Amino acid sequence: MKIGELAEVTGTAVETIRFYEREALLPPAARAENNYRMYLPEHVERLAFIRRCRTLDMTLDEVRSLLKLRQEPAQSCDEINALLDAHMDHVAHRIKELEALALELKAIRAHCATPRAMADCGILHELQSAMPAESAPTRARRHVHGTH
Amino acid sequence: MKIGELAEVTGTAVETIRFYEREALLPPAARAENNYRMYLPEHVERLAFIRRCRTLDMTLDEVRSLLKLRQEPAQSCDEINALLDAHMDHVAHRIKELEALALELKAIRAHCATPRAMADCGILHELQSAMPAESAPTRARRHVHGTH
DNA sequence: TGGAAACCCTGAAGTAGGTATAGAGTCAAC
DNA sequence: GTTGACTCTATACCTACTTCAGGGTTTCCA
Repeated sequence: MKIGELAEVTGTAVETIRFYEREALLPPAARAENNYRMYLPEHVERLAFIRRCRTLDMTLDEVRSLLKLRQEPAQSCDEINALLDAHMDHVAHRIKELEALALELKAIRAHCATPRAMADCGILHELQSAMPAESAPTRARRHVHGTH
Repeated sequence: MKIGELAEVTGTAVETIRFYEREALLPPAARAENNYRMYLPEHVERLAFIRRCRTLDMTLDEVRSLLKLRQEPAQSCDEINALLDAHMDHVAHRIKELEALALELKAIRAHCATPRAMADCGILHELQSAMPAESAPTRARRHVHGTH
């Protein structure tokens, strides 16, 4: 099958497939005489696996690890479990961060219930004041990512 | 004050300050004879404002809008309220997405309570199966970002 | 048969919000 | 006078793609 068909059956953009090949997540496809990539069912399965992991918000590095792990069917699946647990921790942690953020935003928003002149806007005043707790050079927390 | 001092009092990395200058979030600083950037208290205030917005997970574009809005103290603060409301919606939406993701991961994780051989790992089998609902060419949702 | 639409190719650049690195100049202290 | 801490510019790197430029190929329809 050609790349367009693979793209369709897996719900992946064509350019993303080529990107995954460059990233070695997919093995280089065989080429037809016209230099078109030719794919087999095992490519479909592998790409579907990758996309499934991506919808679960794993990084490409995590996916790479899983792909490598599943190549040794005899080994214990300890590491897969551990990877998934770590990933679930990431997600849980991120949810907590965002919930705290939502509360903080709500508090700020409450400073200006009704529209007034800019100079009197409680929100602006709140934003201009210093941070609530100390959170200055918090390298670990960095910034909250990804609501956009 | 020099850039290092500004960095310290605002809890910002020096390179980030130079980055903000390039991005026109901060006006170009005056230069001393040795070409060092020299900052005034208004820079501290403006940078603190920017960092405060960033800890609230606003994009730099949102921050730019707020900076522009607060320059007209006579105008109504409608737009500030609207911007904040939109941002709160982003955050709430993102929390919902991540909660759904956490549930899905939990369900997958339950497929392999105890370590076994890779070939029998329920998690791997689950990941190898097709997506639950149909979510193939969902361009709008794209991928869930930002737990890492 | 011919020409347009739809497909495929490569390589490079752009996205957000920084972070890191290289190579060089400056300044204060010992 | 030299060590270390600071500053400067310019450039590359990060994630996970997406977009674009500039081609070649295949397929469909009149």
